[in-house]
Amino acid sequence: MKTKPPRLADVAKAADVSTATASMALNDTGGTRIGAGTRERVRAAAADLGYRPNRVASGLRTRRTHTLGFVGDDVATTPFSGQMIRGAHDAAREAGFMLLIVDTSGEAAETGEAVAALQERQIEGILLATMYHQVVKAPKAIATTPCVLLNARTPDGSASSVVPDERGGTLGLLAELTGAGHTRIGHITTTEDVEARAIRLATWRERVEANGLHSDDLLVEIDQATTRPAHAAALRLLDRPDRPTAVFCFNDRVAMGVYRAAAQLGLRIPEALSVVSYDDQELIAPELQPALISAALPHYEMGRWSVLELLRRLDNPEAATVQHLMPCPVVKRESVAPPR
Amino acid sequence: MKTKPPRLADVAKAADVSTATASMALNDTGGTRIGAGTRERVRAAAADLGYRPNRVASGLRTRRTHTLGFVGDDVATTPFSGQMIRGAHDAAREAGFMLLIVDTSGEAAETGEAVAALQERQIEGILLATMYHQVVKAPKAIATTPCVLLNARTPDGSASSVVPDERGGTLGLLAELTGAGHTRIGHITTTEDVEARAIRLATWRERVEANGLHSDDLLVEIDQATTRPAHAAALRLLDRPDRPTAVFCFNDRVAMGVYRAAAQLGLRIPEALSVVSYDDQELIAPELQPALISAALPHYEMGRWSVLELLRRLDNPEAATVQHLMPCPVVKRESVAPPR
DNA sequence: GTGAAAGCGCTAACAG
DNA sequence: CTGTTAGCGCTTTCAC
Repeated sequence: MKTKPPRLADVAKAADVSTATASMALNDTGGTRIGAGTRERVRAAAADLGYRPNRVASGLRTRRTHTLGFVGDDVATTPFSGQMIRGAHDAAREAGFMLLIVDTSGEAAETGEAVAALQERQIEGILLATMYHQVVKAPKAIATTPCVLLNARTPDGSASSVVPDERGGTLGLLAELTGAGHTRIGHITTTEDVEARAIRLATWRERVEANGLHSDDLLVEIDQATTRPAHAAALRLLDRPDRPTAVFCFNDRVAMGVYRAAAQLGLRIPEALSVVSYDDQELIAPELQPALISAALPHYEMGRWSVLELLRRLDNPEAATVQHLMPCPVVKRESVAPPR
Repeated sequence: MKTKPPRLADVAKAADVSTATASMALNDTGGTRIGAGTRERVRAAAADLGYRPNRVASGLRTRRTHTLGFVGDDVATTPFSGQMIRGAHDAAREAGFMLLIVDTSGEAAETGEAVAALQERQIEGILLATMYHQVVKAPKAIATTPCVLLNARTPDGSASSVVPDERGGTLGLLAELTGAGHTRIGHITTTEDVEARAIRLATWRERVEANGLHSDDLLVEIDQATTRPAHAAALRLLDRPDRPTAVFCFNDRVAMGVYRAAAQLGLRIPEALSVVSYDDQELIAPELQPALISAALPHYEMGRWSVLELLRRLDNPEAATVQHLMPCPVVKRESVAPPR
């Protein structure tokens, strides 16, 4: 049979002090009231017994559980989201916190239930993460528990949030192309209604039209941002004499389709066609030949930031909310060359 | 200022009963002692006040936190592991449990610390997950807390565990090839020392030699199971007159390299070369052309199973440990045809 | 400098 | 059928 773990009372008895003294000695609380010798005796006794505090008990007393809730919509499913969790996890751990993770379908009712279940467990704050960058309405939970939105923001700034700087990333990618001398830059995007699409598209359009070009001639839309439809779209965009000299792809899977189409049309990348893309997926961008220039989604950093912001709000609940844009670094590889 | 949430005492007062009665009415404990009318009154009062029990307090009293610990080595980083977490999460939720997740580097000391930190929080059991299928020595934690190993097993069966059935998956893949009439089946594998390699290689070798072939002639090893080295290896394996008519790849990234080499050598897949692979990665296997037949790693199911087993052990700590092999289903696609 | 005692919110004996 | 009471293990006044 397993023997019960030691309690604070056992440590106190071993060190021949009261539980109050033992508690203060171990937690460095109570100012100078604990003598150095006493403190050492208690410490030694604790180490000796292999004492580990029961955080449920101390949590009940102090109302601090050192635990944060992470609720994500399908978040554990996507390769990206692992990075958000990991960023949040690492920052939490550095501050002595742990993460209670709940995955939902994203429906409001289910999210509400998840938040309530976390609150029952007395988590100190909540991270609300979404799989794709989006705008959501303010969660009801903010009334009762500090919240930070991850990969989402509210329309009104009523909660702190962090999202990728899609505009900045797009400008960085386009700078790679214009820096090499391209002006006729095509874009293949999706018709899905997501923030990422809207911002990347608008930023590209603005740039292309600044060059005096008609953006509609250079744009192809597909209903799913995956390889197969992208391949067909790329054939349409590239199989004509006035084709663009460079293509900005909505994401890396689209870029895969473009590579395939280019091979089929006898267009060498980057000599005959430059390609840039978004997402920097580990299994795609560095593996394509030539390796693909792509703007990375800073999921890890966003995860970290969200926890730091949440902890800041725990310390200072009245602090103003902040909406953060996390830079999307452009990873430079070999898919761009000057136009011919 | 936010107002304090209602406690059980508030519900009891509103329903004009004692806290004991309120507790029993809400938890359906105490057998028939609570009258139906009383129960309804209490329920109504609780709903009315928006009462949510404080699980920290009840956990202190009952020693049941309805929380499991999930410790993984770098687990949140890989695309697979998300599925393990999700499987575990879903099974846990169905049983009213939540997951406290800790990510470690995999070092024993760090894992030990993580386990201790979880124990301080009074988790009821621990899932120990590894990123790659491997053999590990029995964790010390099993002495004090129920444990189940996920994607790993102990040499001595001292803990319950679940790992993918690599042998079964490999046999399924090879059956696709032999069923189509192939006998000269090559294999490209890694030299990395992992369980997956050893089992897939041994199973393939056994089959090939059962056909009276010399397996060394059909084997190429690379030091990293990624696309680029695989491409070079495939050129070596395929650019000769007595080349195999089919290739079994260690994983999908290797298969990507084989596809590229085949294209370069003018070998159409599947007409001139059949290809099967392992892992069934979402971004690769279905996206290649032709779509790749691959054996899936059942991470989601393994995650589920591990929680079910852990819960079983909580109910019955003396139950015998079980070592489970989870089938790896072969996903049939278009990369195999009869040899010419 | 230290100990005694109260109490965090809840559940489970024990009475009635 | 229901109420009273005693803790779960810890922290924190308050008194010495």
